[in-house]
Amino acid sequence: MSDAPSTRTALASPASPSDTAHGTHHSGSIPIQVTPQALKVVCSNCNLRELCMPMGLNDAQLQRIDEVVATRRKVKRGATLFRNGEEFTSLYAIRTGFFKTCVATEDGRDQVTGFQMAGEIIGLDGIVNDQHTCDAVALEDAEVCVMPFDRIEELSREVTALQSHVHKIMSREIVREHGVMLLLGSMRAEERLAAFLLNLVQRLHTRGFSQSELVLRMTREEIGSYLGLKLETVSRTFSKFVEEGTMEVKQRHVRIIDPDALRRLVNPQNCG
Amino acid sequence: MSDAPSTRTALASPASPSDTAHGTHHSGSIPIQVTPQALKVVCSNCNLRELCMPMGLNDAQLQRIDEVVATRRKVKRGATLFRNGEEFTSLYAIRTGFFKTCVATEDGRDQVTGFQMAGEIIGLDGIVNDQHTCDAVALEDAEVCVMPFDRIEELSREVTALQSHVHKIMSREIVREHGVMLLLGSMRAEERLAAFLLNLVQRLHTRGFSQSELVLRMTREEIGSYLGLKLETVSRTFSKFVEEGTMEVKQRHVRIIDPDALRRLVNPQNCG
DNA sequence: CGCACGGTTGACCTGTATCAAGCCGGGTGG
DNA sequence: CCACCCGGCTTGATACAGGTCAACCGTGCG
Repeated sequence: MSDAPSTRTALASPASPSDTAHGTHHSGSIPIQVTPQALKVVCSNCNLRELCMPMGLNDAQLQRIDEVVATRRKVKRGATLFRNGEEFTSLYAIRTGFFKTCVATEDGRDQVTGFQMAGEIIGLDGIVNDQHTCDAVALEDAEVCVMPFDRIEELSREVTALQSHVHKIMSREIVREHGVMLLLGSMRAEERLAAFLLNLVQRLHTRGFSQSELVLRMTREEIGSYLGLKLETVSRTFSKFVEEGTMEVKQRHVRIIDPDALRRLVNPQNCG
Repeated sequence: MSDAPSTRTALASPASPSDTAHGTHHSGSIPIQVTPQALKVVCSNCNLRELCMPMGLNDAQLQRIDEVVATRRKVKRGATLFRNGEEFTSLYAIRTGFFKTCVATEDGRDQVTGFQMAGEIIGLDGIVNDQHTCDAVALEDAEVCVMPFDRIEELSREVTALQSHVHKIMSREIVREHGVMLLLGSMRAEERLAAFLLNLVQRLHTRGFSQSELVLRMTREEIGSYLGLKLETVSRTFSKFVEEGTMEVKQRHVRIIDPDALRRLVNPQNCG
């Protein structure tokens, strides 16, 4: 709801071979194909391609697309991929790991603007002023594909599908943020947390993880910042969900028992 | 602060010849040039060009840019330019008038996601799914330039400056929304209203209007929706500002007496 | 083993929502 | 031209969600 999942095609192969990365994998319904070529550092062989690159390209176009990724870069947990004020040069496609992006006021308050996982693109904020306006922090060891933006622009003048893809990615981010504004502007704590969890689990499911179990990579405080709540409120709301039998929560491990209860919270009128 | 004004070049000529449109004009420091050519329906002669089109183009490129605008469209006050669910075909550059965009939940709650004025572009939300995901409603009689998106894409493959411009516009919108998230997630009522007014007056100033006086085109309820507050809270907060001598408010007419007081509210640490 | 950080829970407080009454001003019709 | 009406706005009284402050716990890491 606070995302735009509808255009994202279902992913046949999971994003990450590590099944402890974000959550719990399906009980085998989707086979994990770790082909030898998957190790090659090109988009055309990347099993995340369907998440971050356009589809329906022919081989020649795929070859061109490979030119977009200049290098890979590893980011340790807690380190920043980029910071507010740093020069903008590239977009980053997340290969593995989990990020948060946050903006800050001059007086120290900060606001998490999003959590990003494998296959998602970060850095779009930097385009307008040629410098980043937020921090991107890895919440677990991560690896990203570095895609110099001038190269993206150059190539997207030639490959129409890439051009369209870039536009859609930016538009999707705008629509996602509309959803967050709706959440922050008009929902109560329970609804916010419910929407957040449904969104997370949905994105993880797209990547081959369980629909009902997930491991949170962020603290209660970070969740609270994202949702416009204090960490105590996040904690209490989790406890409430547990009391009501909607989910089990053990630290950062969450198992959703009654997803419909969450959906009813987010969509009050459907509770007939 | 919740906008990204820094890259927007100062505008030499005001957006609209009507000085009752949004606020009060400068006391004559900036001459209003209504040239005969201004009536011609092309970007190259539009005095809003510097707001919505790339700069530093040569004549040939300017000619091409003119091809982007297919037609003009008038939208009466209260009417919609587009609605959630409608097919996306075009972006719109506002020539005159004032819009709000809003998203809605299925159960009727809605959230104003932004207010747009002359020179700004709306419709970006529609790109990702080829249909609009919000409503754009004119808050006063308006006129927009209709720019079919396929034409924009086509042309921006050839004119690098246009390509870059489109990317910057989308990125700017993303950054603006980050600012709104910060506002909704971490500010109190007074700070929100202060930030809102400062942002509005700054954008109006860029268009040749007064820095201190403005006429609100939206109701208290719409301001409240945008700021995540109820209309009563917006009204009370206005009253508080008036009591404190920060501004004069008479219905929708606002005169800011002490802008620094507002800035201090938004940036608490600068109140030394 | 113990420390430190993250998380939980309780008691209390406050900012904003809610409900309600009345006001103001602009537009309409007599 | 005036009276009325209605939508938008203001203001007051009260309720409540979530914030704040504080104590404690658990767990994972050094």
